[in-house]
Amino acid sequence: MSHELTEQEERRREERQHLEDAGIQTYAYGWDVTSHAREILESFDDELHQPGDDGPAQEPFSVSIAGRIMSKRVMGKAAFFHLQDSSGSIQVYVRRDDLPEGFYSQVFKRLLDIGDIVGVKGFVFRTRMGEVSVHTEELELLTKSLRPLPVVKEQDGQLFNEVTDKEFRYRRRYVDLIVNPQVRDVFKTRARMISAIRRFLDERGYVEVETPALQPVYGGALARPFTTHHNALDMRLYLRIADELYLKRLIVGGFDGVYEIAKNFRNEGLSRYHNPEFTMLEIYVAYKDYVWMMELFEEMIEDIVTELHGTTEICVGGEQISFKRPWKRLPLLEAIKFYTGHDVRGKSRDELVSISESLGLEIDDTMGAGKLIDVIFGEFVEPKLIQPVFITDYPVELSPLAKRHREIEELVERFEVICNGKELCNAFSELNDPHDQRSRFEDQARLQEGGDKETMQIDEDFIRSLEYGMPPTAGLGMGVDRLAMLMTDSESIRDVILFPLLRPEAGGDEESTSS
RNA sequence: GAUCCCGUAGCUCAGGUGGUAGAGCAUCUGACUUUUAAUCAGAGGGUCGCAGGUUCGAGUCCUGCCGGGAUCACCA
Repeated sequence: MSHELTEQEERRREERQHLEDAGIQTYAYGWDVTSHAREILESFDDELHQPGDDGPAQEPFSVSIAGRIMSKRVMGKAAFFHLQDSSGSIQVYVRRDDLPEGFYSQVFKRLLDIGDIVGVKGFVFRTRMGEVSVHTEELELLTKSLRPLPVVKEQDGQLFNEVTDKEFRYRRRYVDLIVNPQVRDVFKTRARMISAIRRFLDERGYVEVETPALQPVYGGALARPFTTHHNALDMRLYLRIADELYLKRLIVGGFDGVYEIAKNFRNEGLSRYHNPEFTMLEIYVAYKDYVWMMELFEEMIEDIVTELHGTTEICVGGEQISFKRPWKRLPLLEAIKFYTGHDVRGKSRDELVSISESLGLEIDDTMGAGKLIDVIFGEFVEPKLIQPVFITDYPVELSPLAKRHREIEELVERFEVICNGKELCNAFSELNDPHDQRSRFEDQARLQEGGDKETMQIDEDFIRSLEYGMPPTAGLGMGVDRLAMLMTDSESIRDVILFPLLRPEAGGDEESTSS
């Protein structure tokens, strides 16, 4: 990664040399941080802390802070800069005569730049302009920055020269995080959300487990996998597309409830809703069915929303969404009837084709009856479902791992929660009849022979585990990134993934790629 | 994979119908001991994403490629 240095980069390398020649460390070993910007601003008290005209404050407010210089305003023998730390930013006041001889004019003014990381010791005061600031008594360079940082200015909450270029922000997320501090809040919210999920499930006694990401047989979802190879065993392996079949083996093994928050990998296109690696929560609970799972899920989400936002109602994409329990439940076929006027219940494939055509859908010969229903739903119903709603009971051929509906032959006991027009989770009463499971897998194999690339492989070991006997089980999978998008009102999945996949930068190495 | 939009200085952007590039901030020099998008005076910085083509002449028009975004397809 070499590039021709710009004028400013040359300049900073020279500054670093000058600093080192003067015996000043450019990469220090630490700094004793006692305070953070936000907490200083919050706890400053004019009565107690503000120094008088001719003497110290009643109770001097001494702090030691560290962070990055984000602006610098030199006015002769005094200067101001803003220092940004993990909590926010605070103004620092520097006077020539407070610092060691020569430091101000030779080092601070000439050799310290926006982007450098410094430590400051001093006392807090309020300037004539009314801004709470730190009056420097000691200043030390902690890390020299060799590349110029984009300079974002702000007045009255209005930003100037804000870095908005998506490509720049995703490729250099570290810079994005520096110059767009609200981005850090998104990822803090995501972290708190995941903690809340764990707490909710741990409290109920479910065991967090880890299952293989490298799998000899992929399964648990309909998707194309990434393929890799293990050298020592000379063996083809797939990166997991789901952890479902392993988690159910654990239910066979006697756990009452297990869950995993795992990265899944799917070799598919990218979009604002899809990243090839993404995070999924899967939960399996023994002796329960999908009706019970609906209650668990809505309770969990209501809990999380309340914890993150202090309310069950949040604004997403300009829509007010309420996660207050209970959520509406609507069978899939009724939803289609309500939104399209067509009753597709018990219709043959030919009848469904003509309904689809009358609705203006493009269809092809490979689509079965279940697929057609799925397409109609995705096109005419899903986008209209803004408030969280359970859509229940799906065609059997779309759900090779779900148990048949106890009353309706052609359906399975499955639900999805749709929220803001997108699927949030997928759950079913798990299929635990090994014979039925084998025939569902065989149906999938036939689809594969028909050219469908997103089918399930027959997992013999999984069937074997079912033959030992899996108790009735409810299972659920949820896109963690999708929930993070809702919780942070983000319109792209790339805004809730720190390092989303992008093509390599132009001018990169010529690494060979096989496809 | 398809369609549309975008790619000009470190950053944000301007560059009617083609005449080899501009602004603000950042950077550099100087002034200024409570400023705040600090200010004032001066200076430097660009193979206009890459490669071809049309033209006397291309940032500008055409083609291809690279990268990004949005929509679609597939899915979570």
